[in-house]
Amino acid sequence: MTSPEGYDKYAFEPFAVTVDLAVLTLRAGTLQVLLVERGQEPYAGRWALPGGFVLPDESAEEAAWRELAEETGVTDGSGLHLEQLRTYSEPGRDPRMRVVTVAFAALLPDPPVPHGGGDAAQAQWLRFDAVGPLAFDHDRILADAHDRVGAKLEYTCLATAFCPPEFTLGELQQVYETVWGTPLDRPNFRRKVLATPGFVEQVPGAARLTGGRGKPAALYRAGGATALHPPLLRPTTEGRPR
Amino acid sequence: MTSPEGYDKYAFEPFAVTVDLAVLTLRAGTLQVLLVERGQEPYAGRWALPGGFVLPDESAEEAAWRELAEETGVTDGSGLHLEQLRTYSEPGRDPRMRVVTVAFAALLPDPPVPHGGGDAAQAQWLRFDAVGPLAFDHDRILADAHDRVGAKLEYTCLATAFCPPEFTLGELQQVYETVWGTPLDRPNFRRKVLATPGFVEQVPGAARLTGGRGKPAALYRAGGATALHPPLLRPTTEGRPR
DNA sequence: ACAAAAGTGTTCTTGATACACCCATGG
DNA sequence: CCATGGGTGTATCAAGAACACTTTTGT
Repeated sequence: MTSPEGYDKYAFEPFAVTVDLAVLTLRAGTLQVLLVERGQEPYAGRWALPGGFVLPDESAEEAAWRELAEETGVTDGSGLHLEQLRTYSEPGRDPRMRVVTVAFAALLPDPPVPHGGGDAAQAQWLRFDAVGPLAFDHDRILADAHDRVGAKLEYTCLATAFCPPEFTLGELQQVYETVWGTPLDRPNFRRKVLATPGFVEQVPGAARLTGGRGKPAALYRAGGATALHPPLLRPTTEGRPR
Repeated sequence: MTSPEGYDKYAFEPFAVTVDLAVLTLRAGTLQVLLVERGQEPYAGRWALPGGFVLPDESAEEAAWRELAEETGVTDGSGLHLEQLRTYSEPGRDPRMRVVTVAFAALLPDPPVPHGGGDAAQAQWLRFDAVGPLAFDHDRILADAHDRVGAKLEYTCLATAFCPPEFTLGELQQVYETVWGTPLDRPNFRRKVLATPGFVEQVPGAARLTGGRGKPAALYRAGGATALHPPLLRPTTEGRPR
């Protein structure tokens, strides 16, 4: 231990511990992020990731769920995906004081209440590719969230977290194409998904029209599986970093 | 923000922020962990992961490097792998006060100084499969570190972090076999590694005897690549969790 | 009839698997 | 000359990529 004299609660300048959320969804065929506009300095007027303090009696995970509910209005977390990304702790990341933030990525299906004002600023959905410079180090957090989600689509069943309870394979494919930014071959995607036991299960008689025209598509639900074996690798962009 | 009145440094019970390190190495064909014996309550006499406070002017990463140097005596971090795992923040994880810890995994090649006492307790290498119940939630942190490392061997060049600067393909294969706990086919492993550009590069004329007997093995260095495409998947343990 | 979207089938190529076999060294 | 570990070759099989083609709907 660095502090041989033991734990003195006030031995150090206090650290604030917060959570920041990269809440992602797919709307109108684009990847969108939930952002709040800052009302005060620093970074007044800039967009920022929603977040807040971890309260004395809760874990970072509990704080993240709470913030997610406050910001989006979701009440029932089932089917929702919330995952810890990493912790950002550079001393200068908030000019006011030492703030260590535990970042989370949250994935929601399409219309998760456009924006519900839990407190302070109003939350808004913005297109992922059109977010200007964000407050603090939130650009980096958001980029890390995107990287992580893109990578996890390859070897987990995470994509269903972007879909409503019942979805078509075309919609599932759009998740991959939108997050990765590459088109996929429909027949091969279909086979791959159906060949993975527990990825999706068909809703017996159901079908739905998608683009207005065209053959109605069969509906599927997320299956019980979480991992994908073998993985669904994205088209060979050689030397992709992790 | 949960605190509309702004940032008051002392608005909350202070959080302590620490780092904990799961330092792994391969010695004598087994996976080993660096642990320290606790001298005081709580968990006096128990083994624990090395760690310590994040100081007011350093990031968690800097604190982790500092602790690693103090605990192992390594001075030159080049070639060493240190990676943030995740943050553990359950309110009750330390009975004395609220401690949020950022956990790291560190990978070292074989003999990184058996144990150098930076401070407090003496550090010791213990076999990974023989660690009894650790202090705090360190069992879980260590298990998470093992999972993460095992998974990253599949799709990154991480394995070389366990090897000295020059190593044989047999040694590299042992890394995989020891961490995964499964034997691999030597010819196929060899081809796979050599077919991945930038994974390893041969040291021109060099060769070394390994088991005393047998043909001397060619030596390799870690290449510049970090990702593995396509991945080197471990033998199909169906439905492996992530 | 045509466009659009779902769904099926087929071929070709690549990579993984499971071996058999040869090479160099120490005892 | 045999055991031991490094290194090569090869046949077989499963998975991925590419693309032609059929089906069902709306206009």
